[in-house]
Amino acid sequence: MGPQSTEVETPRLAAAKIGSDVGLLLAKLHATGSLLNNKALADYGLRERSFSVLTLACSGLEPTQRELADFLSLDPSQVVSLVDDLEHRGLVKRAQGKQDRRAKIIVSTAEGRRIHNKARAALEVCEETQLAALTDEENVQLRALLKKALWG
Amino acid sequence: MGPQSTEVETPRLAAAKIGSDVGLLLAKLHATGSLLNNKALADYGLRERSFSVLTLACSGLEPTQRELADFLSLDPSQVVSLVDDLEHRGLVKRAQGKQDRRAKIIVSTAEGRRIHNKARAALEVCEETQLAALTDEENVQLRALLKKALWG
DNA sequence: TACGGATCATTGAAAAAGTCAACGATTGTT
DNA sequence: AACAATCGTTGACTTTTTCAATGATCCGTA
Repeated sequence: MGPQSTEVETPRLAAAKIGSDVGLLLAKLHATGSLLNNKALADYGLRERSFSVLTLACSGLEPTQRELADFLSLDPSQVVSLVDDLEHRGLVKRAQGKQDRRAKIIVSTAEGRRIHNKARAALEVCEETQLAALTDEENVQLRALLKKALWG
Repeated sequence: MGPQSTEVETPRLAAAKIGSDVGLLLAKLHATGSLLNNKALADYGLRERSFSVLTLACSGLEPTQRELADFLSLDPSQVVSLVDDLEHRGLVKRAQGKQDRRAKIIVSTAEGRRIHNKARAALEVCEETQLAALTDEENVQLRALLKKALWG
């Protein structure tokens, strides 16, 4: 197993000044979250990233691979293999870009949307667990702050 | 580096439901933040992680490597090489655990504290940049929410 | 006290992820 | 028409992560 198990962790070190370092807080919450999310998504053959791609493919926004790379902070070549995988499993397909024939638009299949719905439900439970220490209002606040930090 | 440059990114896809997915928001903010942080720390021969280790070493808490691994969500073997590096450069040193002779306590050297002070100042500027879209109050709120989510 | 199981730091190997340059196809500009 | 730029793709390369094994040490129990 990796970094840390699911045991309760005594945060003796959290008292240090670094316990307020945004970079560290993000890294830590992201790490523990990924662990849980990937575990929850494993039942559907997905991981955090392939789930994200599938979600965007299901969104109706018809994203290009380049847009996926930018939005998900990935290298274009990483998007290639994520889409390859999802396409081989019949969950998404590549379509010709409409204004730009170099670009490829990623759209979901019916099966892709079916899997996505199930996976999304599992993830929601997962997020609730991860943010259990927060009230509903704080939960909303956190999302709002993260979004604002990212996109103003 | 890799993923995306420092250009402003048009978040056409942020409109999708996934734009509220906590996992993705954390991943994205963490990714862009790491990029900036590592760039800022490069002047001191540090990266996000070695900086974290150095910070804890400077904290006076006398952390063991195991505690560092738990707190930083790293595999123990990763802590070994981080400490190796810092120790070779004379910024920290390993000391015998006090109650437990298996454990090794990581403490900073004078030079380590000197570098750490400079690096910390650089990082603060960096974080301000990253969270420029937030007001001071929101900045504080965000830290508080992240800490609460992690440690209740 | 001595045994057995657990934990610590460390090593090294294997798997996964990230980085980067190059390519053909296509686009937009000059 | 020519040129540089962009898109997806490939392949090579580096870094990071993951994991099992090891010797030393600790702890509980017989």
